[in-house]
Amino acid sequence: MKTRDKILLTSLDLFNERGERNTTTNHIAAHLGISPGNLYYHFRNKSDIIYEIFQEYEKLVDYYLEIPQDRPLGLDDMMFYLESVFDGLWSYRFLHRDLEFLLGNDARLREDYRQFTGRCLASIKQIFSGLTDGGLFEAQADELKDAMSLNVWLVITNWMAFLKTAHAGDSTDSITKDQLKQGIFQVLTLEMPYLRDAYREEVMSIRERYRPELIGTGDEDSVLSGFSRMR
Amino acid sequence: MKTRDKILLTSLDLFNERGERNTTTNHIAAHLGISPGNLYYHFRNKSDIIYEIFQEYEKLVDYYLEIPQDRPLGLDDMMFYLESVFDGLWSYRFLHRDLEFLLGNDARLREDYRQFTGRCLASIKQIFSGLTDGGLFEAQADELKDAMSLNVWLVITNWMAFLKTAHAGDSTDSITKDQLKQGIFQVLTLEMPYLRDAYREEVMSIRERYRPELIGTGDEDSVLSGFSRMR
DNA sequence: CTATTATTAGAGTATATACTCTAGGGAGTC
DNA sequence: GACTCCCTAGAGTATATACTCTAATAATAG
Repeated sequence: MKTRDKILLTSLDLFNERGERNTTTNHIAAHLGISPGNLYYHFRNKSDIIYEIFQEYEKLVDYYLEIPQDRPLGLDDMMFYLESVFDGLWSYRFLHRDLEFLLGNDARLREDYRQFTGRCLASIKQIFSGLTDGGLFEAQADELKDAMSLNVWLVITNWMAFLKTAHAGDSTDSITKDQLKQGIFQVLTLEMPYLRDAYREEVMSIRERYRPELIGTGDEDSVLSGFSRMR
Repeated sequence: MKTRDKILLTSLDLFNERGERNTTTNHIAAHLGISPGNLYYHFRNKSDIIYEIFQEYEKLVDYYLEIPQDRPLGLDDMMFYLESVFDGLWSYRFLHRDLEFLLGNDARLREDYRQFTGRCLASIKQIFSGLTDGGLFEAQADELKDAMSLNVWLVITNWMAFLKTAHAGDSTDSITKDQLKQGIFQVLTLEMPYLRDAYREEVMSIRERYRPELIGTGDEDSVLSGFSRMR
């Protein structure tokens, strides 16, 4: 594998594990067993590494959110969208974690991310429409779809930050992919009231599969105690 | 005013304006017209300043979320809670912006914030219950209240991050308090399906008062275009 | 007034970290 | 061998920033 690609992969790994802010370029180079000079031969600066990783993420999510035009959407589609989006979120979780700072330091990234958000919101709304056509949801006013889509976006993008908050442990990255996916439970909660009766029961039982377990030390001290009890 | 208090106030201002990560202790001292030595006479380190500010925030929000035990809650109460919480969010907005890093660097803060989150979630749930008793909402299963409360929390705490994202401008703090309060629109959207019919119309008209305007340059390039059109 | 304590100034330091610079190795081509 | 091009090493630098140290000054108490 080319050094350039190795740098990207290792950077992503380290960013995800320790956060971008705690990952230096020297650290990346050391972890790869290459010299700082070598790293800077392949990338002008740290921002360029981050930006390139972001573009990968963008492509991935755009791909995940593609919408078939030839048919309405069904429950399977919805779950596939959710699983995919949370997968992407997991693979590039450092982005949402350090977003504020990253956007503040790179105008390109800021503008790209803004447009990316716009595309995601539009896709979510289209998915809603598709699912409504497919009979999953009751028909809703257009403005409500907007507001709902935005809420879905807020829940999805903030779920990991919440997990880290709720987690008692030290600062090491101890969130698991499974825990992340429990965000799907929250999204389904959001959508529940709009389900057609015919689907309600089925969705509810799918939702149960994602119900968050107790988080943290596993005892009564957890933030989620009394919120999401284990079955 | 005591130097110590001036340091806290100025720090809060600078943190809110430029972010904690971009505000150095030397900068704080310079802004106050005092020496770094003086600042460090009053605070052992930067973390201590942040921690003390956080404790103020904690107290404020805990106070806002107090729940009257002698009566059920009404629509006025709900709006008061929302307005208050978003006020607090505004005054200490740097906290939620740089939370990841702050928690990662201070174990005290991490643990306190975890418990704070727990208290907030419990309060939100109690408010729901109070409002249900007051006839505003249909009765709901307990686990649903948990999940709903969590979603409300996610939307509230993530709203500002979203605003900054959606905002096209440069990295300076250009979000206004009014824009922040438009998060109330999103929270009310979340609650709508659970309203009793008797209150639906009234809440909907209150909700309209918070409807987000187009954000950003004010033209068709906005992230929110096609989502939240102006009336 | 004097002794003590609280506060302040301001130069200075230790450390971290993004990034640079020079020298050179290796592989292909003539 | 010599030339070229891509890649790499690694010491080094410029800068930022949290924090320290000493000495001086104000405030207070006896």
